[in-house]
Amino acid sequence: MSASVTSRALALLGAFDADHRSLTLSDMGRRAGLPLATAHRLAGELAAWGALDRQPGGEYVVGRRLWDLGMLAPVQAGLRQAASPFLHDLYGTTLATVHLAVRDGTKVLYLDRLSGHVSVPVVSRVGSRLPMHATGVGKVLLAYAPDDVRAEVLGKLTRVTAYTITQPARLLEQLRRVRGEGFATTGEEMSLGACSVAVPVRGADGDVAAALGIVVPDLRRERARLVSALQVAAHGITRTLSSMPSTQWK
Amino acid sequence: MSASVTSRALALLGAFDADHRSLTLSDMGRRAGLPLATAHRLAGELAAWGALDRQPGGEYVVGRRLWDLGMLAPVQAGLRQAASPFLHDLYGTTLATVHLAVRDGTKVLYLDRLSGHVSVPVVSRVGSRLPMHATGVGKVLLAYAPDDVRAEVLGKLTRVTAYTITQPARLLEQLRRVRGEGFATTGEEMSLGACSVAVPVRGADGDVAAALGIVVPDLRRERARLVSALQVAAHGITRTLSSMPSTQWK
DNA sequence: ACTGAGCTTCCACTGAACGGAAGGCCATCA
DNA sequence: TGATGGCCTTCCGTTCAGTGGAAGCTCAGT
Repeated sequence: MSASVTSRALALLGAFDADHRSLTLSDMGRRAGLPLATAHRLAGELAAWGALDRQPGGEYVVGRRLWDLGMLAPVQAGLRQAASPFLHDLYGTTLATVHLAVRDGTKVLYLDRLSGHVSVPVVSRVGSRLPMHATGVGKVLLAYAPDDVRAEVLGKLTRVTAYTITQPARLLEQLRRVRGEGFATTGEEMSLGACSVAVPVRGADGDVAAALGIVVPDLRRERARLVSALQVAAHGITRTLSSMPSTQWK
Repeated sequence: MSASVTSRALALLGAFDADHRSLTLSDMGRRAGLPLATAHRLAGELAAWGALDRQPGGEYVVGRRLWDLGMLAPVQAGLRQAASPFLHDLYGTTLATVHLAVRDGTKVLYLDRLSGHVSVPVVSRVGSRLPMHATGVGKVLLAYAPDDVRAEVLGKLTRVTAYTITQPARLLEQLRRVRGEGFATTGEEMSLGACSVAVPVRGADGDVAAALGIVVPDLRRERARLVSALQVAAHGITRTLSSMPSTQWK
């Protein structure tokens, strides 16, 4: 059950994730399942190329060169580009943290995020994956996801805060409402002090291609205005997507 | 002069850049200096892990997993985060494409970019490096760069458009003006139909830490207003940076 | 049917990768 | 002060994974 050098080097890179952005050599080795001496040699090569950076303290972080490379990846590039101006507009009218997300398996993948001055506690980052059942954009994407995906997610609703919905029946009921009303909300289900509203973004073919959401400290007051701002933006994105070949964003 | 497997795999990744975002196997091999069979095997492993994606046509592109990883790289994370809300504000007041950039060697590295609805032809991308002498942010950063860097850049001023400044003396004169007036401008020097204004962003210690710029179709009319909006934003960023430990953004 | 460009597979040889072990460094604790 | 433990670095003899030329494949153009 030996592994190729390449896969070992990649395993070393794979040791980094949103919760482990800086690692000691030994941690990297442990997480990648590699002997220390091997990790040492490989990390050295990766760092020499710029895939890893070594910080003053000796810990490794993902290097600038991988950042460069990553920016070249066509991850929903068309969608992100089409959405970008509408996200700015949305930020302008709501002054709330704005999110653009798609479904990636059973998680929400954040494609873009604009964060404002007022920092409501927001855990998302561009490129991070969060559970679908505890976020606004997640609920939207879940509401329109294929049945098997929905079933899988409903199977294990992990608790994040005291307000996280962990009963499948209650979540199902909410998802029905989302489909009916066209928007989803959360109240401190992912992070205390943060509420959110989200709407679906449809592609030119009518399918839900993404979700658009905002995070605010309180939802009671302005819900109607926020929902309508979101819907205006979502329609704008759909319109832009309609004017480009579907291969660009599908 | 053989090379380690790791360095070969990395060379293969290194074949991708802003001008080569999708490559055939043979192109990758050629650019990386590897025999086809070797490129084939390595590309297969990289693709299996998700570092590369294979597109319908058979061409390779940078994969989603490298995008994920890249997002974890702490590339001026503190600066980007501090600047983010001010960039949005700036977009709100100018409705122009907004850029945040730093100097990387003798190039401008774009850290963030907000693009508006009106698409002035803009060549920059987040993560891309452009020549300093033909961009607004570049001129700002060059004006405050160490002498040896400035000398090197002045040594080869490559022409991009008919308006690109290629005479060292003229550029030097402009840089002097930039230091005096506190802002730089360009007029179609990088891309026809695009003018720009840029100002320095100073760190808490007073050193120029970055440059902030906007791109507009025409500069004659609103220059004063744009410069002042840029300066307001730049000061705001400086203020935010001052309130965090310098290790976070330096 | 022929040509050429690119992709995939095969396999015998070999030198690059391996990793245990030993040693260095620097905290922390008694 | 010396002992302990965690982490990093280097060394080196063994061996097995990586190599790449060559043959064959697919597909498009002519």
